[in-house]
Amino acid sequence: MTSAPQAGPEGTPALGEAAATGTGGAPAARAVPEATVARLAVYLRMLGELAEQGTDTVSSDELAAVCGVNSAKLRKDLSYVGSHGIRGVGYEVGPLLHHLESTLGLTHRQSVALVGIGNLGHALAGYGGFGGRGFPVTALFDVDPDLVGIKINGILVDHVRDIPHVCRERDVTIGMIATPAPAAQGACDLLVRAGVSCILNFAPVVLQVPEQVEVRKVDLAVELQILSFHVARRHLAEREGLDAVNGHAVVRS
Amino acid sequence: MTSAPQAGPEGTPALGEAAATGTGGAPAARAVPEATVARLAVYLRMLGELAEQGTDTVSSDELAAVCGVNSAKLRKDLSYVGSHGIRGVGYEVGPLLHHLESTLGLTHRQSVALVGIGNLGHALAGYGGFGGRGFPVTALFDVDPDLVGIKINGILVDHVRDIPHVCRERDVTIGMIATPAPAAQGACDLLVRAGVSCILNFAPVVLQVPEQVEVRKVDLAVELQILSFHVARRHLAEREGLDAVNGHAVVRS
DNA sequence: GCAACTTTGTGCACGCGTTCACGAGCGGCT
DNA sequence: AGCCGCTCGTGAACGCGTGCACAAAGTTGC
Repeated sequence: MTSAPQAGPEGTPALGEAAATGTGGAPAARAVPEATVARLAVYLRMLGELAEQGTDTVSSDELAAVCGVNSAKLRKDLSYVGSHGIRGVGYEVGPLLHHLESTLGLTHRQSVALVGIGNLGHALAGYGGFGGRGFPVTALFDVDPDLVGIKINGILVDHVRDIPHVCRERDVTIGMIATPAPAAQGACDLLVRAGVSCILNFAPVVLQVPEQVEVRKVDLAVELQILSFHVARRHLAEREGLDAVNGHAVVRS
Repeated sequence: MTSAPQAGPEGTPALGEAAATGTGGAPAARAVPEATVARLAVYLRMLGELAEQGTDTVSSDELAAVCGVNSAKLRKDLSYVGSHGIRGVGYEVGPLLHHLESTLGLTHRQSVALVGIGNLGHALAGYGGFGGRGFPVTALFDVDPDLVGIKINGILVDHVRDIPHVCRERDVTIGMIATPAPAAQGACDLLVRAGVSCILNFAPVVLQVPEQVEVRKVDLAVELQILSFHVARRHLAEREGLDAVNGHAVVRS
């Protein structure tokens, strides 16, 4: 456990609950699998759409179909967070939506700080999808003197060196790093020093962080390379298929 | 299998290789786990950095440490693609790098089309990290008349209706969707009709696609919500921990 | 009030991915 | 040349996540 597992896409080992609460008053969720958490967010979004459409109740089959998952998986996911569906009917959209929001910690607005106002950072700063979903970007940072001092969407860009001060002041809980790769670790260190315990990293580096800090990595180049692999594999398969038809064994050209 | 599995983060079932080549001339990779492919891309990047630094050989332990993974996992990952390390020494950086590039299909440049030139789309279009890594964005699309006709980074923005024509003309193999949610399925359908078989979807919807088409989903809001969950869990744990210290059992306030 | 249908919640088995541990092979040293 | 130490490659066990299938429970219709 010396190097950070750096949970990007796939799973962290588990969510080992440390606190040893004996009886426990509330039916607090015990240990929710990481994969489940990711899906809960999807369920939540779809429930929101259903609520807007005025739908009152929804069955696990219906919701699962919309979310593109197995219905049994959905029910199990919801059972992890102690959901109370109504047998013979389904789930009440409103209460379930509220429950998931609570579980995901969306009842309190989470201030987000963004470090690195380059191409991607600028887009993230202006992206409406965050503020609208309870994640207002309240702090922007960069090192470029041309950027420090300007405002984006009404938010002033501060210098990176002020991260600890500003983040504490604005009660930032989540940091996003969209700097070039070489600057990412430095930005990360400053965020950690500011007390930020969750970081979304867009830079193509593996961040070194203390154990308590949670890092998720989004790497667009990697995503493309995965797709590229599939393209290559497909081409290969096609060619092999053709050869198999022609000759019945792969022959070196 | 009626609804699309929509492999975003975590895994697709497998990569069932259809072709039944008896003996097989080349040591073609059999069935590479999806998770492994994602890591191969990371290894590749780190190998590139090592090559720039002039490093000649690297052991699995060293490379694994840099990539933030277990060394055994790294060796197994490389064995999936039939890598030839040197026992007692390690891996030769140059050859391995070339081999991985070949495996991931990066030897041929893959044209990328981007649909939706909003906030995020604009950033993706201007993001240098793609072209520099063998994924030149060669086509841009939107429906907004104010955007159609302008150039971004030298690429003309075409109307979405021209997707099939333009994509075939420019031999696009990968499509990226950065439209608002309601427009995503339509954009996807057009890309599929254009013969694009791999799609990177940034819109928060589950795309319906034919079986042969590979979709990966990147959902920034979901990423933040996952982090938010961890924040909430941590706060909860802290409070429980405090209560446990104070009282030794959770008491309703 | 009872029976039949619907839908949730979950125990269980299967399969994939990860991890450990060890044998196999290669280079360097004497 | 032979031995020693190092590192790759991989067989096997473990653990997690997924999917099936069924019992429990609630609702509707008669």
